[in-house]
Amino acid sequence: MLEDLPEGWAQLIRRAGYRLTRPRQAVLRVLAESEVALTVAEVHRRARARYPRLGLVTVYRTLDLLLNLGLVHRLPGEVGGQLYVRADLHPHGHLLICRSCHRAVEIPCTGLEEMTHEVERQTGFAVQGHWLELFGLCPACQEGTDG
Amino acid sequence: MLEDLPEGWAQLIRRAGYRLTRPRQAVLRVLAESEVALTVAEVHRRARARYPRLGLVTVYRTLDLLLNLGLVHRLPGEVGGQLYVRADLHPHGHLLICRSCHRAVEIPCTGLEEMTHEVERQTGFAVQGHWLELFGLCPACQEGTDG
DNA sequence: CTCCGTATTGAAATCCATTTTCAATTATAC
DNA sequence: GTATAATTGAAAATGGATTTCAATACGGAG
Ligand SMILES: [Mn+2]
Ligand SMILES: [Mn+2]
Ligand SMILES: [Zn+2]
Ligand SMILES: [Zn+2]
Repeated sequence: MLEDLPEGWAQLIRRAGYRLTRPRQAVLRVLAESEVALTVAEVHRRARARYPRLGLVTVYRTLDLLLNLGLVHRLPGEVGGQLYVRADLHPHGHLLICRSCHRAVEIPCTGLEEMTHEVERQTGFAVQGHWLELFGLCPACQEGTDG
Repeated sequence: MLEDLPEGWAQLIRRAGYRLTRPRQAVLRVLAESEVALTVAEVHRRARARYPRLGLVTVYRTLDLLLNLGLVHRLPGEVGGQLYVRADLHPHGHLLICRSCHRAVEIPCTGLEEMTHEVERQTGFAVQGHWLELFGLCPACQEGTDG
């Protein structure tokens, strides 16, 4: 039952004084099994496959619990809902946005690890995630000659 | 009346085919005069001092217009509302934000140049700027988190 | 294993940011 | 001025997140 959770999750949660209930286990497994960031609604949908009575409220509460324990990251999303991912995977929210046509492209993340560690050393913060946007003009909009 | 707007805002908006109405001017000036990012509600509150009949809906619509024209940035915020700032104040912003107490610290920018050039080569975009936020827990808030 | 105290749960109500709708208003071209 | 289409604000609708509270289930004590 608990063996397919990531290393130490169960112990961490118990040691923090929380009970490992069935609803929580359902949410935990969904997060544990996903390599990509999920919306709360999607977590709910998937976790219901394991525990159909699961309420959306419990999903919120469990995600909050995991967030406080540092086991997941919450990515600040655009309007319409935050995203959650396992903290041991790298959280990504990187967009390249055209200022003219507003088209957005996802870009890979490189070279932020160093900056993160440097910042942690200098400030004492425990960095949990990041958000990066690049702005510019897409190829199509570069051809237009407007100001 | 229009002279205290940032360089070119009025022309840009007119050239894009939008009318420069009194409600819009009220919102524009509020954004123009603020050096810090504002919530929509705060923009509404301030703009009402100039144009009391102003509706919240128009604030949303005008901010969206400014966003599409690239005159303001929208900061993907935590739960509770997005923030808007003049784009020309922070061609790139760098903030480290505590998720618990919401304290924000400015951080230096290092190592994004390479990523920018790489992205330009791969996508054909002309990158003009960026916005980077790191999220985590400040030293003070880390202490109250274990038990 | 059973009993019990308490943490946890889910439905419903509530809150709050954002969007949609639509009739009335207003900016701008002519 | 007049015409015309963009713009406006009130109100309703939407949708994510939080609060409330009685019912439930976990996990330690016996
Ligand atoms: Mn990244
Ligand atoms: Mn920078
Ligand atoms: Zn474009
Ligand atoms: Zn803090």
